[in-house]
Amino acid sequence: MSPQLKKDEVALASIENAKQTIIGAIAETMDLYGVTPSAGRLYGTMYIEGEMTLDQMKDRLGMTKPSMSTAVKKLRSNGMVQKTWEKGSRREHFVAESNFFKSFITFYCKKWEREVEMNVTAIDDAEKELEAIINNDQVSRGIREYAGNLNNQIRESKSYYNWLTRLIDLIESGEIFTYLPIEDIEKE
Amino acid sequence: MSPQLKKDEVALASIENAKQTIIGAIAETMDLYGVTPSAGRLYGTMYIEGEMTLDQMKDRLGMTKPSMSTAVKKLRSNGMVQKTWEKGSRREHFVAESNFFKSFITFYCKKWEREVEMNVTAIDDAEKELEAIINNDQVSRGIREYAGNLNNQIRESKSYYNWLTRLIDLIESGEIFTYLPIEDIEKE
DNA sequence: AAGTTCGTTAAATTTAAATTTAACGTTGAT
DNA sequence: ATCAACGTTAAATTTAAATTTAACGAACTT
Repeated sequence: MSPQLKKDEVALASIENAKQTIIGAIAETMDLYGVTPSAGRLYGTMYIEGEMTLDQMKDRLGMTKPSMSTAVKKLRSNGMVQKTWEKGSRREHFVAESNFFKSFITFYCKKWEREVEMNVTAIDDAEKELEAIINNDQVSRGIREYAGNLNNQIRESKSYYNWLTRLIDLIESGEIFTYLPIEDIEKE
Repeated sequence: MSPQLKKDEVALASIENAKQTIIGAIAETMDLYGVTPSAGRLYGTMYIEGEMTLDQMKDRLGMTKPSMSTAVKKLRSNGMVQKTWEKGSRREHFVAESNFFKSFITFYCKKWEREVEMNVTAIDDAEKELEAIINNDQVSRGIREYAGNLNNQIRESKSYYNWLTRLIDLIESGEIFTYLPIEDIEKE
């Protein structure tokens, strides 16, 4: 082998190593986004490699096609991967959302919305039930007081869910970026 | 049974039902905080019942003590539960963090800090490796260009991690509350 | 010091999640 | 129309996580 080819081969191995460093870090922090490590590795791979088909994924990760199919489904449901079309190809192509700001906004807002919705509904239901007891003078005083205390405790959390709702708005609307602008990172 | 006792019994059952509504909602949204549903149910229970011992937990949830012990450990590592001391009792008591703002801040900031730290480290490592190739004139031009493009792609995400770091500061310092004040929810 | 109580760790079991193999349905090509 | 290429779903298997049973060790009691 010529010295040139040898150098190139070493360089390519080094590039692959750098890629795996990035992919590994992404995969490791992906549990935050509620996906399994292997779905995280897939996302990282697509982020680095760009557009891919299911067959390319299975080759790159050494897994089966059905498992790629389900992992992509999960990542798509989180808005982290999108389907693209490639003219002239019958295969479906998928591409990782490469704008981390978008992923952040979509992911957390969706989750927080669910949190607010579930808990506020539960609070309202519980309040109704407790107030029926509080206002029922056929129930012993001690029990009515207990219901009252519980009701107050539960009601306190409402200001948190109200705040979280406004946080979602702030982030979803992009207004957050007026308080916290995106800074360019210049080459040092 | 006297009519009075009967009414009270019904009221108590209704209170328990209201509690379970709240506990269920908390447990269901707890996956956001990376804990299992049963750890979520435990947190919800402690939130509603206040200070508890391991034995009280196991009785209330119908599980074993070791599993309460490990669940508490997990919740403590997230800052969602704290140990308290009860004078005159040898048993350890635990109490759920009832300030949701505090939980939010502690939890997300910790997670995001880990995300930033892991990825920035990986990016710096990968950058170093890629720059060695880019600056090595013994490597073919095409490969060096490829390394350059990859390096640029990777570098772009730095502004996201920079922004996330500033978001953490904004929240950890409490400055977020000047932009997004906590509103009192008054009784309607 | 022997006996208890309490909490944790370790091993064993159960339960649930992830992955693969196999089979199906659809679409486009010949 | 038949065949091959794709992607998905279903069942079977493997792997990992959660839970329990069992055993240990520290701290207090008598």
